[in-house]
Amino acid sequence: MVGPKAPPVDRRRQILDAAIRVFARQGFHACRVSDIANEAGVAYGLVYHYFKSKDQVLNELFVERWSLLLQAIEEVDARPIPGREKLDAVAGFIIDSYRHDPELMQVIIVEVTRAANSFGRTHLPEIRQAYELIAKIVREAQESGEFRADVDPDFASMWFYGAIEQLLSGWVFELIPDADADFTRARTMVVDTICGGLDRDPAGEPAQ
Amino acid sequence: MVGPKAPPVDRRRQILDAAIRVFARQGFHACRVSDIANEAGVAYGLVYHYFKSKDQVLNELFVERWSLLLQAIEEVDARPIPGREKLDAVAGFIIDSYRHDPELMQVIIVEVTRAANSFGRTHLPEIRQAYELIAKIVREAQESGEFRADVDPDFASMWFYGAIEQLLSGWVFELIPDADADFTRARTMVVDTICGGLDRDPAGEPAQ
Amino acid sequence: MVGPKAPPVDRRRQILDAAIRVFARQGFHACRVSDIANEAGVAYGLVYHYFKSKDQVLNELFVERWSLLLQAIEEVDARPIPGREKLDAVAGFIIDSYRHDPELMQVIIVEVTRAANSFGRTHLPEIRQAYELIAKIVREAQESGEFRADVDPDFASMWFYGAIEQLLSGWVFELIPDADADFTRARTMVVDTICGGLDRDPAGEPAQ
Amino acid sequence: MVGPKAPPVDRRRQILDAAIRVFARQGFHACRVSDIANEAGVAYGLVYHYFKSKDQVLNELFVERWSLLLQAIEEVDARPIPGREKLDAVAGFIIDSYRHDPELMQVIIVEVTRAANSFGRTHLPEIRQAYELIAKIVREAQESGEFRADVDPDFASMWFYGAIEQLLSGWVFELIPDADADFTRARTMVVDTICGGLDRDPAGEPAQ
DNA sequence: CATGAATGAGACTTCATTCAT
DNA sequence: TATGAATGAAGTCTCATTCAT
Repeated sequence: MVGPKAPPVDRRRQILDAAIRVFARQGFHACRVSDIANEAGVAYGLVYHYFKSKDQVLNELFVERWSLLLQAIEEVDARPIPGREKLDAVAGFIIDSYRHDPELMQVIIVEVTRAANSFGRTHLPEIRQAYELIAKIVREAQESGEFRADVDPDFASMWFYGAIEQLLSGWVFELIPDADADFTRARTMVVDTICGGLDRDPAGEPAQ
Repeated sequence: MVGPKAPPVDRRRQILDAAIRVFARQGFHACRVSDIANEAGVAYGLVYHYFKSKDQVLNELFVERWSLLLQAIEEVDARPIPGREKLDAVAGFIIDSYRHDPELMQVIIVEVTRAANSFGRTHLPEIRQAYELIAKIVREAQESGEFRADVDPDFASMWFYGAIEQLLSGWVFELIPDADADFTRARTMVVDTICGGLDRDPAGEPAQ
Repeated sequence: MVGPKAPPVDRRRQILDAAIRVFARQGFHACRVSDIANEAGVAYGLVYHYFKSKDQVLNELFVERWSLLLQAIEEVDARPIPGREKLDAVAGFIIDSYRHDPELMQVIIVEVTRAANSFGRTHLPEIRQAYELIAKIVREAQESGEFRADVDPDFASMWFYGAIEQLLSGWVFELIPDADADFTRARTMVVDTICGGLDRDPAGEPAQ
Repeated sequence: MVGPKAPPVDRRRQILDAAIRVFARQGFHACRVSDIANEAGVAYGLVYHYFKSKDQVLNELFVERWSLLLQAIEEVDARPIPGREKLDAVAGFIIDSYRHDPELMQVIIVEVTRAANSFGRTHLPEIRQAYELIAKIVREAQESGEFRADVDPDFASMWFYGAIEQLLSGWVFELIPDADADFTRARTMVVDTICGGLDRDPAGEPAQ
């Protein structure tokens, strides 16, 4: 009787993971396909066995991760909690993503989300989806009277997301400290800052 | 009577202006030097007569414009007005820059400010300077009791700038409308939103 | 029955050999990398697969051959024979090299050894080594009393090598005949000429 | 009364002299026409006012100097002196040329005489002329019984000239010392060495 | 599945030369 | 004479992708 073969190494995953490291280190454009292969410890052409092109590797990484984000936002939005807590959960999700996998998030942001002229353009629809989901959270909170109504939810969404993305960029490029404590602080502060202004309640307890 | 000679065409400027259009249209990496030359209506090699490399053309555009921004922020900070009005003036300056020269601002943001892996890296010091100047405005307003003190000025600066940059990105990629009225609205809203949260005054009159 | 696989073509060698022909025919500067590729019957980029640059191709050719020369001189010097016979053997080695591979030797001499402003400069150390090995032969023959002592060995070496190089140049540029018989004659004559003067000829009034 | 205008600066000469320095310093191929113009302190295009091309500048320098050499050899050959003294005079002329104008001689040798693939090819006829004049000196000395007859005068000429050129190369590339005393020594030694062997040395056993 | 040799289009940059002033 | 802006051909090198084994 022949036992089942040991599960074969997941080459595909191996290459994707290597790509994350290489993209984070050298940038998508500055790295060669061979760099990815070397990092993964596989032969040149194998990358093309699993992926159609260099672009597709990055696409895959982005889509894989971004769909998690979209899912998370939707899930958060479905909860019966105030808008402010929803935004806090979203910020938490993004910041934790960075905390747990800074290289992947760096790649997502630097090479796709902020690379408007190349991949950003391609993935604009998915990126826009995130904005819209956030805008929806804001709009609902406005309708429920929790948030003030004189700020366009689409703009607000942009600011909220922009603030968080800038935060991550700041960490990536070491413009601001990223000790472990900073992650929690940042999350609290960004929501406080944005919502302090979004809250309709003037007498609100923005921070403290 | 012989009139004064017509001022010679400023080829350098001519090439820079053409580069703005080409970079905005095709992106820095996707365009060739010959595209710039063609757009400017000059010969290939003339670009290299005035600039050392394709890179230097973009650098020149960025530095030229960014120094204006830094200057503007400093000038604003020197005025004897509340922090909130300072931020409003800064937001106004950036948004007006976009309004008057959207192609140049698109290039600055897309190709430099957000292109952290290429030019952004090179110009990090200058970019950081802007953050620091904004942080200074926030810090002073905190010290004067105008802004609440529990938000780190460096983070706040990042959010403020990030929100505005995201706004411009939204316009560039047509995620949000950019009719003329929107510029003014956006300016008011972004400052309201950010400051509503930064204001110490809980009873404050955030908007209207 | 399955025969053994034919040994794979040595592309690297194939390119090097093509380069010899092209460099000899057109000169290093006047030829393009594509000329080499065409001559070798391979694709453009393959040259860059095996060599870092056009320069490196020439370097490789030079080093490969020059090390043989250095080795040969050292080997000759180790033999227990008179200095005159050593020089004869060295001259013989160089002339035979030309006889058997005139194109390669032409490249070595024209593009490196005599191209003092480009590759000659780079390979000065190796070239100097040859001079020094020859000077050593002369010095030892002087010390043993075989050669007269009033000629500086370093100068003598230069003359000996210079005479031979000029000879090869003469052949390359068809200033002198290079029928098969001439090779042997030339070898005898050059050694006779140089050594007739270096020999401590008793009756001679060389430097009176 | 208007005095005669001061003789205008000889721009042509000025450019030629600058070219010598630049060619010697950077090499013909590695320098740009603008380098010559800068060194001469004149405008870019003026070089083209006086010379048809960059090549022609070097040609001019070569021809100017080489004709002096040919003239000198002819003049020496006409003197009623032994062949050995003629060769000594020729060696003296060349070495003195280097002593008095090392940069020019370096250019002549490095960029023309030894650059067989570019300018050497063009000037082969003139270069060959020098060889032939020297060969003539040797042939006459053989016919008069001063030199032994078993060495081909054409080959001997090549060796004589080759030895001297190698000497100058040695100085140019600092392979051998070139203090002032060395010039005289070298001249004596090279003639001694070559003629010691060319002399019909009675006791010599030239080719046994 | 795996390898890495082979392909070739395409971009930047250089610089000799021309030309209008 | 003198200037230096303007021209554009030409060449090196890179690297994503293909393919034979």
